Amino acid sequence: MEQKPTTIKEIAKQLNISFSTVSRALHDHPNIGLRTKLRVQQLAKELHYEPNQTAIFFQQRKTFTIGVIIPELAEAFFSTSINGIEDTAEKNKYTVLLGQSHDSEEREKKILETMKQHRVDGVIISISKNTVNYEHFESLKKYGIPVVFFDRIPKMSDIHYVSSNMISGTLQAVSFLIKKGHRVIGMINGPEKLLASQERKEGYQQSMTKSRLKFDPSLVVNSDLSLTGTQLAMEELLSSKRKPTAIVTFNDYVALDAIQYAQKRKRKINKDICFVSFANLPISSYSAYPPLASVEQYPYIQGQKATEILLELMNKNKDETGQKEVYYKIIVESQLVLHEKK
Amino acid sequence: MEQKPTTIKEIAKQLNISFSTVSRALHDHPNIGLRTKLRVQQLAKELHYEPNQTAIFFQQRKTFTIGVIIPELAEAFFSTSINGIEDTAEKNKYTVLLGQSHDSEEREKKILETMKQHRVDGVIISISKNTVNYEHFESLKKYGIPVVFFDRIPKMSDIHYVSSNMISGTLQAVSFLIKKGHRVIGMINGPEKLLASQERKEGYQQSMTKSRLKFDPSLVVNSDLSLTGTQLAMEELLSSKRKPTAIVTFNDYVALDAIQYAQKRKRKINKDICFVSFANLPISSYSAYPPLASVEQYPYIQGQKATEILLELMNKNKDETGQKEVYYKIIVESQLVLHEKK
DNA sequence: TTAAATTATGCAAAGGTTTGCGGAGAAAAC
DNA sequence: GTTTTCTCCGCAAACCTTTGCATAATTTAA
Repeated sequence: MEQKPTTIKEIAKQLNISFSTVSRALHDHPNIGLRTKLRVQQLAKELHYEPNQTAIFFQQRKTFTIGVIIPELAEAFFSTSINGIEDTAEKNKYTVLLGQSHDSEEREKKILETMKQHRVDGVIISISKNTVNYEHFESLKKYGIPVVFFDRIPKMSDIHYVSSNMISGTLQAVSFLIKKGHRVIGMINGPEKLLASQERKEGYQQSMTKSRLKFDPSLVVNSDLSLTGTQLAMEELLSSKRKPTAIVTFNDYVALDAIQYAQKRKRKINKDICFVSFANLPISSYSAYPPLASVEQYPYIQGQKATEILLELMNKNKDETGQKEVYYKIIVESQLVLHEKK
Repeated sequence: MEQKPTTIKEIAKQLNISFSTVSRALHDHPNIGLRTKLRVQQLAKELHYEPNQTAIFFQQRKTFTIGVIIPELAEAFFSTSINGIEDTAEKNKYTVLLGQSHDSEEREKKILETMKQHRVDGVIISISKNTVNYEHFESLKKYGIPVVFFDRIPKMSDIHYVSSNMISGTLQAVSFLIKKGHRVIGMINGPEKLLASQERKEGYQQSMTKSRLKFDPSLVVNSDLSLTGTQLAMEELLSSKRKPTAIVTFNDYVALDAIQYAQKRKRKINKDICFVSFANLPISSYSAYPPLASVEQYPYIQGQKATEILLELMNKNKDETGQKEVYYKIIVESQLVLHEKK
C-alpha cells in the first residue's frame, strides 16, 4: 500500500510541461508565467508533492544539518545548551545531528568522522576532557567544514569559540566570600588542561590579589570531576594547614559531592565551611545543603551564540572565499546567583 | 585552499579505467581483478577518497539516520534513554537526528515534518504529554517510515512500542509501603491521558485489592507534572479526610516538589509522611529527604530496545513486504530500588 | 588450435533536483 | 509589415554513486 512519493517529473508529465518549468514554478522563480505557476502549485498540492531532500542535498552539496558533539547529555549544562542550539538551528531550517563523546577522545574522533561522512554543513563541539590531540579538528578545516567550540575549548589558535567569562565569574564568587568575611578560601578546580580551569584559577588569583590577600597555590586543588576525584581533592583541602572556611568548586555536581564529603568529615555546612560553585543547576535547589551561591553560565545563550556564529560561517563560505579569516571569540558574561535560604 | 573531495570519477580517470570498476573495487565486489582492486584501493587511500554520502543516500533512498523526538532533554530519564538509542544506533552505523517537543503538540508535528523531509529512515518517539491528535504519526506510516514509541505512548492500536511495566512497578511500590505498615496511601499520578498514568493507577488498585484494603479513588490525584500542579495535588491529598501516611508519586521530580511542599506544610518527612516514586534519578541521592524508594525504569535499556526494534523494521521493509505486520510491544520490567539511609 | 567457460571490465541508466542557455512565441517599437 | 524586445518555457548537463547487462579478455577444456 506504500505510495511512492510524488516527484517533479510526475507533475511535469501530468501537466505536459517540462520538469524544469515545474521546478521553477514551485520556487516562485521570476521567469515563469502566472497561469502555469498556479496550475503547477495546484497540482503539487493535490498530489501532496514534497521535494526529495536527499536529492536536493546532493545537488546543492549541502545538508542543512549541523553536528553537535558534547561530552555528556545527562549534565544539565549541556542539555540546556543544546536547547539553545536546537532552537536557533530550527529557526533557520537546520537540523541537529547529535553525538556524545562520554569524555573519550576516541569516541569523539569517531563521531566526528561519521558526521563528516554524513556531510554535515558545520559542527558545534564541546570537547571531551580527555582530548589531548587536536588533529581531528584540523582535518575538518581542510574539508571546509566550519567548527565552533563552546564551553570546553581546546588550546588551539585560529578557532571560533564561545565561552562564558570564567575569570569574572570566579572574581564574583571569591569576592562574595571575601565580603562575607572569609580569608582562607580553597578551590576545587577541574582538570588542569581545560581552559575553563585555567581561567578559574586566574580569577581566583586576581581577586585574592585585589583584596590584598595572599595567594596560596596549595589551596587550589584539582579534581577529575568524578566522585572520588572530588573526595580526594576535599581530603587534601580539609587536611591542609591553613583550614579553608570556604571553598569554590568547579561546578554544582562537584559542590554536592564535596558537601557530602564535608558532612562525612563532621564539618557543619555553612558554619564550619561554605561553598560557592558554578552552573547554578536546578538540582541544587532540592539539595539539603546547596552551595551558598553559584555562577550562572547561561548555557542556553552559549548554545544560541555558537549556532549563530556557525550559521554565519556556513553561509559566508559561498560569497567571499579566500579572504583572511576572522575568528570569533565570544565571551558570555556570567553572573553570581545567590541561593535564597528557605 | 579548500580542496575538492576526491570522487570515484577522479580515481577512474587517473587509473584510466571506468568508474564502475572503481566502485566495485572499493566494495570488494567479487567480479573484480585482484590487481586492479589493489591499484584502486591504493590510489583511493593516497587521494584520501571518501565516498560522498549524500550521493549514496540519494541513490540508495536511505539516509542511515533515525529521528528521535522526546519531550525534554533536561529530564534525566530521557537523556539516559538517548544514550541507549545513540549507542545502539552507532553500532549499526546509524546516526541520530534529535528533536525536543518541549511538550508541545505543535512543535512535535513540526519536528516530525522536518524529519520526514530529511528522509530519516525511521523514528523513535516519546510523545508530548499534551498531544491529543495522532494524525502526524499515521501520516508517517503512509510514507513507509517505521515508528517506535517508548515510555510515553499514544493510545493507538497497531503501533510498535517499548515501555516499562508500570503496573508491576506500582505493585512493588505500594506493596512495599503496605509491608511497612501504611494503610492509607495516596498517589500523585501524571496526566490522565498518559498510558503510564493509567497503568500506575491500575497497579495501585491491584495492590490495594490484593492486600484486602479498600481502594479509595479520592486518594489518587493528578498533577500536570509542573511545580504548581504537584502542589495543588499535594494540597488535595493533605487536606483529605483520610490522612495518607504515604504517597506514591509519578516520578522523582514530582516527589521532590511534593516533599518540599509537605515540609512547608509542617509535615515531618519519613515520620508523618513517606514517599515512594518512579525513575530513580541520581538527583534524589543529593536531596535532603529523598523518597524512601524509587522504581527504576531502566531508560537506557528502553532506548536500546526501541532502537533494536526500529532497526529490524527498517531492514525488514526490503525483503518481505505486504505480509501482515506484527506489532512489537516490549515491556521492560521495572524494579523498586530502596534508597539507603546514610 | 579452437571452442567453451570463466573472469574482469565497461556502458549506460537511474535516482530527483537545480540552473545556464537557447529558442519559440508574443508584445512592442519603428 | 518588419524588426526589436520581452516573456515564458524546454533542453540538457551536473551532482556521485550503484548495478544489471553486455562485452572484452583471459583461462580452461577439448
